[in-house]
Amino acid sequence: MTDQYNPADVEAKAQQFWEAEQTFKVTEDTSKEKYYCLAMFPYPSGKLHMGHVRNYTITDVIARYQRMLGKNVLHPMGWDAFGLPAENAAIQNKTAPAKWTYSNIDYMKSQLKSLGFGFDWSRELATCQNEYYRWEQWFFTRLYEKGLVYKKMATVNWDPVDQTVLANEQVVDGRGWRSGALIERKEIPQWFIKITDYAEELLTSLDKLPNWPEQVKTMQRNWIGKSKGVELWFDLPETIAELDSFSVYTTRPDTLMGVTYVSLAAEHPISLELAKSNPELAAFIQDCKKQSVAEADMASMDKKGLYSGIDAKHPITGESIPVWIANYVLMDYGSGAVMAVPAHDERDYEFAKKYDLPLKQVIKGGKDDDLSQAAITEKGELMNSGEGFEHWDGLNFKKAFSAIAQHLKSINKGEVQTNYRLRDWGVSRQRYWGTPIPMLNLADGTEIPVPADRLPVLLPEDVEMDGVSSPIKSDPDWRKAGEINGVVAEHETDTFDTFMESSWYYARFTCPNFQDGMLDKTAADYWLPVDQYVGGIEHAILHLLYARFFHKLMRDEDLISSDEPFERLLCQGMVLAESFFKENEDGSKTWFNPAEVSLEKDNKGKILSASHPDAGELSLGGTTKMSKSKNNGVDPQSTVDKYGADTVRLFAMFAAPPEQTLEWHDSGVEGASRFLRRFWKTVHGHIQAGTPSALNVEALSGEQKQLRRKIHETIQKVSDDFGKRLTFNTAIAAVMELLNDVTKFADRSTPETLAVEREALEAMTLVLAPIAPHICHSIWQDLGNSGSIVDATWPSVDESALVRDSLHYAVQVNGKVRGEIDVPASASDDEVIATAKADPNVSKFLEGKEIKMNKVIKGKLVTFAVK
RNA sequence: GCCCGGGUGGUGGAAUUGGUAGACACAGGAGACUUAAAAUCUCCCGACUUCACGGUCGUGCCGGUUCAAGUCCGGCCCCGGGCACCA
Repeated sequence: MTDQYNPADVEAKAQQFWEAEQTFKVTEDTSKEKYYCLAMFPYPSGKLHMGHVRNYTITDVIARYQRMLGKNVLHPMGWDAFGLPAENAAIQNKTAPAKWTYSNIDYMKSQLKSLGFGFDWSRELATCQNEYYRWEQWFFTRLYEKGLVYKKMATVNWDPVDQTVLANEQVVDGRGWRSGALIERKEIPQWFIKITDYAEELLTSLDKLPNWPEQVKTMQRNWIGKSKGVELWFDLPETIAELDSFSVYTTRPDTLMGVTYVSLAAEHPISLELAKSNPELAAFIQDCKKQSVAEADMASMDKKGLYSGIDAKHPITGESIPVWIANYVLMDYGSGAVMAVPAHDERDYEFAKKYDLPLKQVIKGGKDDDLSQAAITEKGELMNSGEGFEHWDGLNFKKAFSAIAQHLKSINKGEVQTNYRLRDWGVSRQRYWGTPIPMLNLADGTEIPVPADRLPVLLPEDVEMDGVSSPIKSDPDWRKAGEINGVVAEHETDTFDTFMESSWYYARFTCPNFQDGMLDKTAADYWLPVDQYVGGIEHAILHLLYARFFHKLMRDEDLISSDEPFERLLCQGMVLAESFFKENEDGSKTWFNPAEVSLEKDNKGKILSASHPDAGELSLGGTTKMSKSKNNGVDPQSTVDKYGADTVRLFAMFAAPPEQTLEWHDSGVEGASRFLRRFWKTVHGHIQAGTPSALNVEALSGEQKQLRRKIHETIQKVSDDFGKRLTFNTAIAAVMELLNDVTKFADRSTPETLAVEREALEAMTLVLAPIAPHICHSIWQDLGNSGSIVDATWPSVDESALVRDSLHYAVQVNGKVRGEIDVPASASDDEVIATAKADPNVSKFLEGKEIKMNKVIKGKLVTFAVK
């Protein structure tokens, strides 16, 4: 061992060892407990960013910890390789998306290796390989045959200049990002998977996931949005578009007597029919087509409407209810029609005020409610129910709900219904770089799935992108699929939503090279479910919901046996950095990378100013998400090159608990590096001091006993933090405390005194190994241990070392700390109280007061309440 | 707009079940070593007040429950994530 810590050297050696030994390659071994640890696989965008580093450090720490507990640990890595950025890069660089993607994978893989992550690379997969997506195509045809797939018209963003469909992200302020053209809504036929058939199970089985964050489960519950309501019918005065009525769904049937108008979607068949003879209405519907398809835009835009010219009949009173066409009602949701109760719904209230529609209060408000100011949306007693329905007045929500629902049922105008907000999963994308949808469109207008013996439908990789249309759409040869039963067939040219690939990769990792089917059931049943899944909180709903859905679909196809894919979930926060800019003369901003900015601070450390060698004085842009646009990304590679992978890993784990956002500061990285150097130096000094004797617990001095207690408290703390709490920052803090104590207390005068220090250093090496595996690999050998530390046994707590002779108490009087005492551990509560009363400062506050209550909280606190 | 989180010293954070607010670090200050610098080591470091012991205040804001609130309850403000075609 050299006295200087040289990370480059130490890390190269450890990585070579793991590579040569194939340390992280695993197979099914029924004699061992399995542990499947998985990070959300990356999109191969080009370079690793700090979010990746954080994500994979977390899973690597957990995987290495579980391995030291003796488990058979699977920790795989792969690539979510299909997606939009590859097409954009292809257009920009005139390369094929496949080539761009594969070269990114090569580079990012080398980066992952330089960080020392213990992945089983023999299981690597990329979703753009046909060995992967072929099974997804096969599975989709199975779903089709089971009736879980259907085709329907759905709305997309249409760029009328480029003649192409745009993703929501590609629409900026209502215009196409490339063409700048105003985007229109367009309805096109698309494939859907019936996730709504599984809505109930997706909801109820959330209760079987105690180790998921409550926050994620709540978001998923709300997304699924189960509600109990009533579907009811409004009759039309005459038949329009072959309809003599239309239905609406409401969760507030108690307000039904307060309906003063109804609204239809612009695309509703009735709206379209009426528009034929009403130019004003036709123009309004045309106008509605210009608005965004994104729900966030829908909810925040101006609510607009137009009277359709017809009235419908109220299902109970038979009164005329004006029918409006409104831009905020969507054909894609529910029935495309909603009843409006402006007195008791905020959105309806706003709309009614704007168009001067009447309000009818039918629910009693509180004393502060004022209908001239706002809608009364709280549930309450019914009133004003009208002639013939006076008996409903005074009913509460529950009773009113059933009374009105029953009445509707009896007159055949409605019935109670359970609804879900969740909509079926539209999986069609009008893009090239994705899995071809395995369907054949026949000349007679019907379609059939591609027969199993003709799968996979291969995506050609050697293509040129023109930036407008998909290479497979514009290639007539690719589309040709011969004849089926004498009818000309063509391949579907749409590809799958990339959420399809990411919905089952975790299962394929259990048998990535299996040739005979989607999954090898033996392998899948051995490894699944994933024991620990880690990824960004931004995936809390969509990805995680689709993966749960896919898992259940695979179960029902008898490919796997479990009900849920991820036993335990950790959602990590984003990585932020400071940003700096200079305002240009035209008002635009030029952003400077923090690495090139120097800071001036006051004597309290507050930043006074920032400057750049070329640009001079800069403005502070705040701490924000690392991004290209603010040029505040910190490149993991340069940090690894400068400090070593262990330092980067240590800092990423130390700076914040995993769920929280992490602020990247180079000075903090410096601190992590300092700690590792100090650790190295301490071990070096210890080895230089001689060979320790065997530890004799009986013969220890008071100070040595104290250090030994700290050792075992640290093991206990770190085990809890790694295994249960997943708070790596506090585990590291505990190890830092131990190192501080070692440097303070350790006595190197005799082999006997060296024994305690040896125990401390070995424990530190073991518990730090999952976080900083390279340095610990080296130190473990330097301390004379045979075998690699990755397979060392996790240290156990010696309970007898934890025993304390005396306990420390804080003494409170009326909730304020007035003193601190040390009491023998054997003392009774009465003795503790007596000692507390005897403390001079405490007695000052007790003097002349009546003690109303006192209490001892063992080993922590003595409290007095006095008057 | 709707759903879900978060807000604690100069900074990142700690406080695991309502029980000593600020562990561990970073930055900063003082000192030691050094020809010097870097590195390293030692000490100080929430605000106000006090010669000192100590005292008062303090966890985004306002109010409440409790002997005791960062933690529980009610009402706000600000920041972040998601909103179904970014991944």
